[in-house]
Amino acid sequence: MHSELVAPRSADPRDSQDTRESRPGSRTDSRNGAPHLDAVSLAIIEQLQEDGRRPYAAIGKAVGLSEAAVRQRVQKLLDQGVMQIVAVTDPLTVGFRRQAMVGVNVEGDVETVADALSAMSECEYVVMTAGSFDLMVEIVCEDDDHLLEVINKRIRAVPGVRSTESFVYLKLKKQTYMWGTR
Amino acid sequence: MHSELVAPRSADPRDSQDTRESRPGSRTDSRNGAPHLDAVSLAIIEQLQEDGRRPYAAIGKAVGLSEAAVRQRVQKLLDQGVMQIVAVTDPLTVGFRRQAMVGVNVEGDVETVADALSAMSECEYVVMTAGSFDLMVEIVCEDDDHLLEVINKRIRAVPGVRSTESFVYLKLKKQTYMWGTR
DNA sequence: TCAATGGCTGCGAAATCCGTAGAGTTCCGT
DNA sequence: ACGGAACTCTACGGATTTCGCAGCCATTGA
Repeated sequence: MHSELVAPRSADPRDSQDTRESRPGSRTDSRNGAPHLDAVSLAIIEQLQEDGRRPYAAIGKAVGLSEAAVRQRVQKLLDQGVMQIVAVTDPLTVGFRRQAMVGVNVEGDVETVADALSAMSECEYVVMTAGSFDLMVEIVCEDDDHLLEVINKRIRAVPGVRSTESFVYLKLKKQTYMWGTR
Repeated sequence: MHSELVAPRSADPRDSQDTRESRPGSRTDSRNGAPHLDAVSLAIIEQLQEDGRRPYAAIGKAVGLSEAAVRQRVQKLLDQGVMQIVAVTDPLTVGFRRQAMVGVNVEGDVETVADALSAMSECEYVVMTAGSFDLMVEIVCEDDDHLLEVINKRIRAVPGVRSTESFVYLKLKKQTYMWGTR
């Protein structure tokens, strides 16, 4: 259960004449409930990716819509879970000085293990993968002791975890939140 | 050059009587320029992690500060780059249906390669690591063809890239933006 | 054809944002 | 110890934004 046949949206800023067609997110047409987004909603998201607090009127001016229309669309996008507007921080600044990516190999049901790891607050990011790891997990810790405890005590203790391999972060070079825009 | 002797801030939610001490982020005391955050700023960030558009007055009421004070602190946090307030989306919804983590081994200067990969728009996340990979790179693509091109043509073509190993995402289980809070 | 639905616009009222002035602290150097 | 500089907080009025709602128009489907 993946893959879908949604028409790929044009991410080209030039074609704005097709702007006034096709409802924004009417049909939830992909099986995971993800609605298809039109160019205007994409443009709104793009605005909010630059500044999550940008006023609706300013966004409306940028995308060619009234303030109220932008407000309604944003509310719908939030309600649908298509996007969320949040503060993101640099972990180092906030007191978490050790991060690592951990590759996990599983015996038995991978999703069960994934759920168990997702329940741990130190696991920031959990994804099931194809390749030499079944799971990749990003963990965020306060110091080396904390990191050691999480990896060697908590993660390895989860039933079904066969082995792990750790990649301690030395330096974060890039991190964007520009999905859907370039 | 790493490690530092900054007094570790108390992450304990209980001690709120120390709330009115020590300037928020005066001294940029860690060598990477990251300011030390006090409990109030942490609380503000926590509020904005729940809702990036929450009004300053509401935040002030929650953390025990006036509206203007919250506004000034938020502005400073943004200016300092400690946090940013942005819209984050589900890549699948926005038309990117293939994601992968790629482990990279490098010959020569790792940072040079990291910079080159960071310049690629498909690379969402680039981090230098210790372990059997020198770099971990998360890439976001529209479809399989796009993914193949990025991995086999673009990434491998970067001078200094010795080898890569790919982990195609099957299912994203968890993704939080709650750094610094739980 | 007609009713229902969904999206957009245009208001007025309420709430929020913004700039700034003034006061209280801490931290220097003299 | 005495100023002064640098910070941060509060208070407050005006500009801006948000919010709710009524009306209009296009599309859809019976």
